[in-house]
Amino acid sequence: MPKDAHPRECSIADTLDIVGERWSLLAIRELSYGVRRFDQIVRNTGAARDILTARLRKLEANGIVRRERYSDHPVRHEYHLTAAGRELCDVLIVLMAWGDRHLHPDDPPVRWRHSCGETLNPLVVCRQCGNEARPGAHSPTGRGALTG
Amino acid sequence: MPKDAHPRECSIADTLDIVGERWSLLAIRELSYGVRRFDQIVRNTGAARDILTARLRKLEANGIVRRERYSDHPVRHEYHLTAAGRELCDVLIVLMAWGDRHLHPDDPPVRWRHSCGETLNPLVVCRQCGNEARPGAHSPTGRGALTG
DNA sequence: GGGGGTGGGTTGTGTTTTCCAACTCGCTCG
DNA sequence: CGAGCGAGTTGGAAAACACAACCCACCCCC
Repeated sequence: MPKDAHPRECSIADTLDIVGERWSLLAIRELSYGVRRFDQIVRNTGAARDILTARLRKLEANGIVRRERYSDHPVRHEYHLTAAGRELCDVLIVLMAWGDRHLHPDDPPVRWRHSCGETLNPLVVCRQCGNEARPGAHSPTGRGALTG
Repeated sequence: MPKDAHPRECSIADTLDIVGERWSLLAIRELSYGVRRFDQIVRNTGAARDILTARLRKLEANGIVRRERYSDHPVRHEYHLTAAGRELCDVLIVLMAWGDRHLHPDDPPVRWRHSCGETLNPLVVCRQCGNEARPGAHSPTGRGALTG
């Protein structure tokens, strides 16, 4: 870190430390699609094998991924999302919505079907009032709020 | 890319190509907080100056950030989010919510005040039915849906 | 029992990013 | 004048990443 930096305490930064490296979120995407095998994740994401190994280990260490042995001799595992991992699907949903809107306005490459039967079109709302959550003007408070 | 890969077409991957590098989302966080100056973003994120320069240029090239000259001689700019950039706040919101819940369950470092007056506690819902959006079991469809 | 395939890695060797300190340039303020 | 700031640029080292190749233990098939 540069000497003059006083990075904010911030859950965004802390979360990105865990899932912000390249391939991590795409691996989580594959797991959310029900893909369970290492080689399949490699193929579907395009990640290098060694990097994917490292990322899955890191996600496991952070309670996002669970490895389940389905064979000893040879040792073989299936990969699953934990409950915390499934909650990261919210991140995938909004990333996809942004990309669909701004990069593929006419032809989203993938659609997700919501349990209600419709194609999923997500909205981030405030749990209290139910209105759109996105802040117009900001007033963050707490330890990480100072503008240094 | 490895030879055997057939990465999915995917708006998540495409969005991450633009904002998925380290520091990009934290720079966007600072802009969303109203921080406008290069040095301040450096201090508040902890990013290296050259990297931040590169990221801001890339975000600008992708229509997420706008540079506004507020002085010639010497050339000085303020950084702003575009409309597309402000939409990325949804991503920040859900990343922060995940981190608050799983990494700082007792003491979120920052709270955002929603326009309704309450501390923001976000929820990702389906625009059609209003219920939680997160998929239980998945059935993606479209060009990128194949499991290779 | 030999040959081919698969699943899940590990190793070796480059290539790219990223990091950080230090430097620049042109103001502005005291 | 000298200090300081804003916004970078540069150079060299460290870390991350990429890719092909290898490995091992099975499994199936002939």
